[in-house]
Amino acid sequence: MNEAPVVFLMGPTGAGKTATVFALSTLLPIDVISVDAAQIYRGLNIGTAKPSLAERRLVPHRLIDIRSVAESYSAAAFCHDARLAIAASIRRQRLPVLVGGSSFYFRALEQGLPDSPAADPVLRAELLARAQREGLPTLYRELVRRDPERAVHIAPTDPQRIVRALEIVMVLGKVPPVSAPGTSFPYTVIKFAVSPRDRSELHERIARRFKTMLARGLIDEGIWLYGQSLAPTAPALRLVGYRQVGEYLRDKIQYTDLVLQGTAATRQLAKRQLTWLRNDPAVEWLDSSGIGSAEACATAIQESVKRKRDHPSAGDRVPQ
RNA sequence: GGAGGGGUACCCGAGUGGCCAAAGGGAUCAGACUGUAAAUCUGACGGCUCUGCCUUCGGAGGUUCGAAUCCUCCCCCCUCCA
Repeated sequence: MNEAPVVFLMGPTGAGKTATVFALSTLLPIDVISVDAAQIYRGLNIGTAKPSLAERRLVPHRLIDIRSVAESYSAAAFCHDARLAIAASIRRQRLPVLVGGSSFYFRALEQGLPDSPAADPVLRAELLARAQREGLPTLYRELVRRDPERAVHIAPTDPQRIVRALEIVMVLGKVPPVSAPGTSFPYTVIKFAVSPRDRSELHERIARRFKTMLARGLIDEGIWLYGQSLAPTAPALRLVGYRQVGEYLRDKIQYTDLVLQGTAATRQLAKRQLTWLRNDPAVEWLDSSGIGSAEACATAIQESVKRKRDHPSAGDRVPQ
């Protein structure tokens, strides 16, 4: 069984993960594996804060630009892709560093996902249409009838989860097993969360960053994106920033509101990401505020990795 | 100077005598999260020694058993007329 170390570098959006990873790349031979549900999209560069091509030549990056904006991705697809990338990286004698803010992907990778059927776009569209026609409560009642155990954990107001749960029952033709065994993750995971100590500093960075994105041409990217005549359900259309640009392009909101709402949406995303991270007792927190913090964070990571390598005692293993 | 409209909790905004600590939305905070996750959803949101009490609806007085709501004066904002 392979016990090679794998680094998870997590943190809210705008916290300074990218800077840390590039600082780390000067200390260790790393491969970056992106854990980011937005950076998978080709053509969305500015708004996703994707590392530039030059940066990616400097340090190898995986799982970036692997989908067109018309496609959707999934936690399961990510797990598959990430496992391949990790294995390849280890074969090359490099340290895989999984960097990103998609906490659900991180967890799916580490803890495994139940063996449920893949998304069925046609069925989903039908269910969504039914929700429109008959109302969400009707769908929820159906879920309660067909998979009561699952329904307990889903809010009657949560269309996305109700649809998915019904989708599973319908595709399977029966209730799925309560908890399918997730595949184990055969590596020593070393987890870090990068974030400024103060929330207000994170908020300031986010505000600055969104303005910078606009200055760099976020709206042009939006024009391109909305010119692709995508299905209205395409996940790329719902990404933070792009969604607000869409409202702006359709004259729903003015420029000042675009700035306000885009920034607010980013803050809210960061907040949700922090909720995930706080829930994980295994993460080592690194303060990314101030000048030189990226280097300091990188050094801390390097030392932590060295410690785990030298003393891979059972107590150091992440209990899962 | 004259006529009218308006000042409500962090912001927008409803409320025109009791059912009002005050609808709704936004922001914020906290949380959930089993193949859309940068998604989707939930809760809190004046204060407290919290099944009750205290302070709030521009300010000060007044009417009333009772006022964000009625009256008086004052301050500020907007529109129109001069």
